[in-house]
Amino acid sequence: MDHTARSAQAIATHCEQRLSACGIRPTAQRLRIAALLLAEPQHLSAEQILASLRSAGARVSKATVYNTLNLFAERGLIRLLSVDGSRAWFDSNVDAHYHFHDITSGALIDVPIPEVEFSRLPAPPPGTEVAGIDLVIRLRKKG
Amino acid sequence: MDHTARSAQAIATHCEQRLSACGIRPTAQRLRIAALLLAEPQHLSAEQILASLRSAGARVSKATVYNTLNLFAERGLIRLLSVDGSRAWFDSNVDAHYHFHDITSGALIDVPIPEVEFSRLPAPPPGTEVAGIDLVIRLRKKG
DNA sequence: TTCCTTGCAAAACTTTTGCATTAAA
DNA sequence: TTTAATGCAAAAGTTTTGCAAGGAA
Repeated sequence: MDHTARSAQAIATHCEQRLSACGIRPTAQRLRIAALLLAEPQHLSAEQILASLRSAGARVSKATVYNTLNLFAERGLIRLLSVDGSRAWFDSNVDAHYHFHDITSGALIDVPIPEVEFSRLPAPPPGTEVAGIDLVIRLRKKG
Repeated sequence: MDHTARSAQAIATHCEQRLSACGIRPTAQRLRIAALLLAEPQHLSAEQILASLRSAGARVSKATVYNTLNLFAERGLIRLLSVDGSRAWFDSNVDAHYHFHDITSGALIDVPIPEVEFSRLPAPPPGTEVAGIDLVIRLRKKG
C-alpha cells in the first residue's frame, strides 16, 4: 500500500486503531500527535512536535505534548532516545535498529539491524537480563 | 604501582601533571575535581562531584564544577556520557569501552572492549567518518 | 455522573552565563 | 601586572506537576 497516497481520513482511522490497540483513548490531541509522528520513520523533539502542530492550527498545550509522548513511549508506540544530553528525541520507528549521530549537524540517521552484526557480546550480570541494546555511531565531517 | 597506597601528595602531583599535560592550569578546584574523579574508573554526575567535594570541606562552586568538567571532557581527560536523558555522566575511563545500564537501579557498569566484537558495521555516509561508537546494553531485573 | 484528558502557569531540574572578585603566572 | 579562573546569582532550556476546566463514556 502506498503510504503517502493515503487520505487524511485513512491516516486518522489508522492512528485511532493503533492507539486503541495500545489501550490509549484516541483524543483529538493524541491523534494529531500520532498522525504527525507516525507518518514516517523519524526523530522529533517535543518542541518540534508542539511547533509543528501549532503552525498547522492545532490547539494543543506543551503539557499535553509531553504527557502524550511519554504515554506513547510507555506503551511502545514510539521509542525515547538519549543520544545527546540536550533533549529527548522521539523515534517513530520502534522496530529494532541503531543510529548514526552526526555530531556536526546533530542529525540522526537510522541504521537497520542487518547492517550491524555482533560476533561477541558480554553476558548480562547475574540476576539481570538484556532489555535492549542502544548503539550510536558518532560521525564527524571528514577532511 | 599500587594505586590505593599512594599518598595524597603523590595523587596531587600526579593530577597536576595530567592537567598540565593537557594544557590545563592546575588550580586548587581543578585539582580537587581531578583527584576525586580520576582516582578510579567511575561515573559521576556534576551534582555528585559538587556534593562530595563540599562534604569534604572544599570551597568550590557549581559553576566551577560544570566549567571544569566540560573543560576536562574537551581535553580528553574524561568522557561525557549520555545514557539517560536525566543528566550528564562523567566517565573517568577514557579508554575505549562500552556500558551496561541497569534501568532499574540506574547503575552504569563498564564493558571492556574485548567483550564486544562487531563482525559487521555500516560504512559511514559519504563525507563523514566515525568519531566514536557508543554502545549501551540496557539491563532489567530478571524474573 | 464519573473518570480521564487538557491547558495554563508554576515549579523542578540541569546546565550555562554575566560579572565582580580572586588567584595564578 | 596581566591574564585566567572562581563564585554567586540569575538566566536559560527542558520536562514535570498541580489544579481548575472541559470532554468522553
